[in-house]
Amino acid sequence: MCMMKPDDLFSILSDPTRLRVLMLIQAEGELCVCELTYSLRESQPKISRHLALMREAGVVEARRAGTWMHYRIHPGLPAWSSKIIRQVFDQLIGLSAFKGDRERLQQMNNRPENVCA
Amino acid sequence: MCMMKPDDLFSILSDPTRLRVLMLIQAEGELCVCELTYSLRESQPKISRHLALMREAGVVEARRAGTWMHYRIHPGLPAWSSKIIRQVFDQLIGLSAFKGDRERLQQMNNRPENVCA
DNA sequence: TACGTATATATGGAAAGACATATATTACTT
DNA sequence: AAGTAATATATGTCTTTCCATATATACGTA
Repeated sequence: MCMMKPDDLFSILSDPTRLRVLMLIQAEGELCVCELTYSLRESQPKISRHLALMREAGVVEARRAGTWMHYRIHPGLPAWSSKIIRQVFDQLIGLSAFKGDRERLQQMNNRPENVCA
Repeated sequence: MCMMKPDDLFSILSDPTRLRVLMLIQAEGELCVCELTYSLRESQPKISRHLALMREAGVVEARRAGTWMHYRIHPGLPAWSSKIIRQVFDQLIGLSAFKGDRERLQQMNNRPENVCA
């Protein structure tokens, strides 16, 4: 299906917005566009474009639930890349740069239910 | 000294040549430009340019020994980034894409002594 | 059902900037 | 001078971002 090279994965991680998105998804399991837009305080088209890039690269997977599109780490990733993503998360979770995003997400009030259909 | 952001590290890793260089340096501890040029079969200016980028980013450090310039992972890297580099290496070492570089290095005959001065 | 409207997300097009590579040249060391 | 490495320049290609608009679903009303 998708033959991702290691440098392609790092291209995905090399943009601050994509990295924040991915770390937040890794923390939460699954998030929709509106949650990401809210938590990162970035424009909807910007978030959507970066998600499209990550989806085309096979790093994330999208699931529609009504109006909302939920994104998660692609479960079919090769072992080396999902491990790298987890290990990167473990190293970066402590950095203050990503703390604000997680805090804003917790404070969001109109979050859609992300229970699976 | 150097305030590298996570995405800056991944920008470094996002180029195939730089990734091969870094993985080979991580495997060997220290390598000079001619060893990298030989192992990767890439032009000297190309290798040199990428090394300069990595040096400016603070990811590698250069040491002159006579005519040769030896490069190694910068020992002053923040913990999160040196750990990520090591973990990336652990995941990628098995991939065939990097095997050829290591093999060619072993077969190189005129390698300069990389004993420290 | 059909219609209109609101919300959520995706995409087209364009401008600006960053990046990678090749060739040619220069600098440094012995 | 010979060997090694760094830099300058030009060029082509990607990338990021913005604005505007398109699409998809949901909801209400008739």
